[in-house]
Amino acid sequence: MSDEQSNEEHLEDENKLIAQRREKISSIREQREAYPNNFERKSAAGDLVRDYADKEKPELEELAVQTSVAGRIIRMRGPFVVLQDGAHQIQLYMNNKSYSEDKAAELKALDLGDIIGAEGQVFKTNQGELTLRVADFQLLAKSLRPLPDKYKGLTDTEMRYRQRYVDLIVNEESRSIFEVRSRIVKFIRYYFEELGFMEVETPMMQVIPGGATARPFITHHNALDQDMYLRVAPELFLKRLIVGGFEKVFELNRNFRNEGLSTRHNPEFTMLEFYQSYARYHDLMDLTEDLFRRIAMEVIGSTTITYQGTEYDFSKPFARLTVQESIVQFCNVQASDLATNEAVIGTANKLEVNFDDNWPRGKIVMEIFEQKVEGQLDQPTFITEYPIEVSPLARRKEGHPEVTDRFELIIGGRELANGFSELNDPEDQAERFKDQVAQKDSGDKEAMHFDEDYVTALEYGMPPTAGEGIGIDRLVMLFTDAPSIKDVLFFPHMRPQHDSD
RNA sequence: GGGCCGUUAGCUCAGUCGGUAGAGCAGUUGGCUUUUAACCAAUUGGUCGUGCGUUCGAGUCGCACACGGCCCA
Repeated sequence: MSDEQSNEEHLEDENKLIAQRREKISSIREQREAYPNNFERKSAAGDLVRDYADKEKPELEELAVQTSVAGRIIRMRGPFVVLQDGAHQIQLYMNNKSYSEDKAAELKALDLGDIIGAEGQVFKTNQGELTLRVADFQLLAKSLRPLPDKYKGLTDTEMRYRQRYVDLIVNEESRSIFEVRSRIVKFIRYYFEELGFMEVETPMMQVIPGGATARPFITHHNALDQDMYLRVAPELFLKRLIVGGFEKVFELNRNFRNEGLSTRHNPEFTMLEFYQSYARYHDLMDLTEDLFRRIAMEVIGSTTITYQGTEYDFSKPFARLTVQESIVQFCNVQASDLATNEAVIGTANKLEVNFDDNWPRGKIVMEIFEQKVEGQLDQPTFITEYPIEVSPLARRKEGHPEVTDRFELIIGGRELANGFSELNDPEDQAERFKDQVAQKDSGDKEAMHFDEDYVTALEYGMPPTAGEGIGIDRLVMLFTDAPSIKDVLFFPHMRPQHDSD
């Protein structure tokens, strides 16, 4: 498609409102620079509110503060114009009778959405609203497109996700979610730095994808003529760093998984992973409890939060149950119903769990857990002792080689964190990889590859280590009371809208 | 992948039994000019998601498709 064609199509898309605004900017272009870059802003709206909002009207007359502000016009009511800059707003008083004819015409041509600079004196109206009496103003950037309804805002979910910039202009709740997200991420970095962890960055493009059972995205390196994978987890690289002698590391960045989309899944998502030498998985459960408490205090100011109508009090110790205990407790079965392959298959059938007879026992047990138990675990709960078959990178529990020293944290029926004492026996690890390859060969697209170099690294000796991953998007959902992962991602993945042919 | 719901003016939404497509906001014109979803008067604005079908006639009924939302897998 040529630029010309694209431009024509773009114009066809336009309506009368946009045409009117184009007319306005076009006549400005004939007179002066239409997008001037020389305006000096002296005050942010937030500064004025902070410094003068609690001063009385006569006091402000006395002070006669002269300043300038800049921002987007979001309201116009008579001579009053409300400017939004960042998260704050400041009202302007612009009476067309106090301007020259030319200036009055410019004022008349201003539209909701335009970005202007204004200078004048700070005062308070009879209604007590902090306001700038504008002596002079100029258009800094014309908004050619009209803003959504001034009262209802933009409510169409699809448009909010597709045109996040519009959502952010008009919906304060949306802006607030992303501010909280930023604070959470910042706090997590602070928290781990304080504990002596070092933040590191490891490859996102990998030749052998590993660290999680998930289907990867494939891409291609042209110069090397080599297929590469977008990482599904940084785990195997972080543990190589542990082998190398960095005893406490964390990485907070994006993973990519080629899976379906839902209110809890986006193809790219942010994960925190951290590894600590000479720690055990119990230590990380304790750390996780503390971290959630501290985040709650940091962003909510309380250890109790409300998510979708349910209260969660992080000041209380989190419940701890093994996978088997949780199934016994929530599914009305006995421990003996999970003791042998036949018993597990019988139990899964009885509970109407979808599974494949050929799966190893531990995988069927996990299907029972995921389909029948996980959704019922509302208050924060650590589930421990995951089956070996679904935990190819975790250390075996001593005396119980069929389960691992692993836990997941479930809150509101959703997995928030996953951690374990790391498998540092290279021979056991090689066997586990072989099992994964066998599963891959029999059609499991999520099974892991055999990573020889990782086994080599373990052969140099990895200290006893515990590691954990926390899904940041789900964490942010929890602390912002967001029902969908798309609400906490600036630009969630959406199918392209294509024009009708 | 399956089920249900949605898609009408720039935005938010009505639209009855199939019979000429409506409101509020925004816009335009004028008034007012220390207002608070400012107000008063007048007024412009539509490929009813796309396509096919039924019908004298489709926003409305049927089928297919697209995109989105929720639930399930």
